[in-house]
Amino acid sequence: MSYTIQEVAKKMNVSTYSIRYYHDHGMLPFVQRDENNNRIFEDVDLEWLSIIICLRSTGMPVERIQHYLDLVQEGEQTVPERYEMMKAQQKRTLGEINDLQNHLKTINRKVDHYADVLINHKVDSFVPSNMEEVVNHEVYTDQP
Amino acid sequence: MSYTIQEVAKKMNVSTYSIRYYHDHGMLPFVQRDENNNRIFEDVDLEWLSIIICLRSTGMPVERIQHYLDLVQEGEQTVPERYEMMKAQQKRTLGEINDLQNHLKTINRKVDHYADVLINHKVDSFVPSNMEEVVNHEVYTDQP
DNA sequence: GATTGCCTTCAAGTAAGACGAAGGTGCTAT
DNA sequence: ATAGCACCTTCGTCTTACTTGAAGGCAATC
Repeated sequence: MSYTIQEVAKKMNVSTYSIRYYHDHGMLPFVQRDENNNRIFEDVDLEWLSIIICLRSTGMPVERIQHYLDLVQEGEQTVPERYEMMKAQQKRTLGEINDLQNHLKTINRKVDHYADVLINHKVDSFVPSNMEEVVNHEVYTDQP
Repeated sequence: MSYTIQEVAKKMNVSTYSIRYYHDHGMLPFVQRDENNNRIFEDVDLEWLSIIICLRSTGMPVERIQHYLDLVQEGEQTVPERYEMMKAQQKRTLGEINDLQNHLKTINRKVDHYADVLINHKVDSFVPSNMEEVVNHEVYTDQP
């Protein structure tokens, strides 16, 4: 089964720009061209791309991904380094999920607060337990 | 209590460059200067900064954050728009956490696979259930 | 009084794309 | 058959959110 760049972009949910960028930077080493110089993608390329997307989405810089993919191609003696890379990435990602969950709590509180303001139509009445806005050079107490 | 830019950077775990960037772009409207033109930060500025960090970390573009902070300063009649912004951000963040958790599963599998290879010292023996590497133009079956 | 260390501004550099222009190919529709 | 359309290509510029470097001011300290 082979795909055009557009089909791959849709299937993998990335832009054609990104795919060309990865290819141009040597991260899709098996992509072929047809007689009109168009890129043609096979399933193996989709697998490589999905690894790239996974690592990029979890914050690995392109340069590191290139290095990782080089290691994969060098064979089994590079497994120790690959193992360390993936452990580091695992740690990074756990940390980022944790950070995001904390930030989400802050956002949830904002949403709840605004919903409260909207429901109670508190246009001029200040209720201490919900005052958390920083408005016009005045700071009100932040909710816990 | 007042702080130098360096102290704020350490306390909030961002670079001084970022803080100056946010200040220069109008996102820290209450920051004062001392007699030598150095920025001095009060607790209110730390609160603004923490909101900025929260929104940036969850993927809101600087331009949107500026708009949000403008709304905050415009007062209570902007609460409906702020509510919508925070709900959108909430949704975005939930989606990103979900994506990251999926990517994490892929990474976990890699880690487990490499650990397995290292423990079993499988230098030349291929075990079908664990073949997932793309090496030297050959594709082995991906693990589920 | 020179060094160290913090701060400043302003300009330029970076990463990872996003995008526009100019042009080639192939399909279809008149 | 030729015009339009929908793809694809390369190349080059633009964007975002910083990051870094250069050049220099003020304060303490050796």
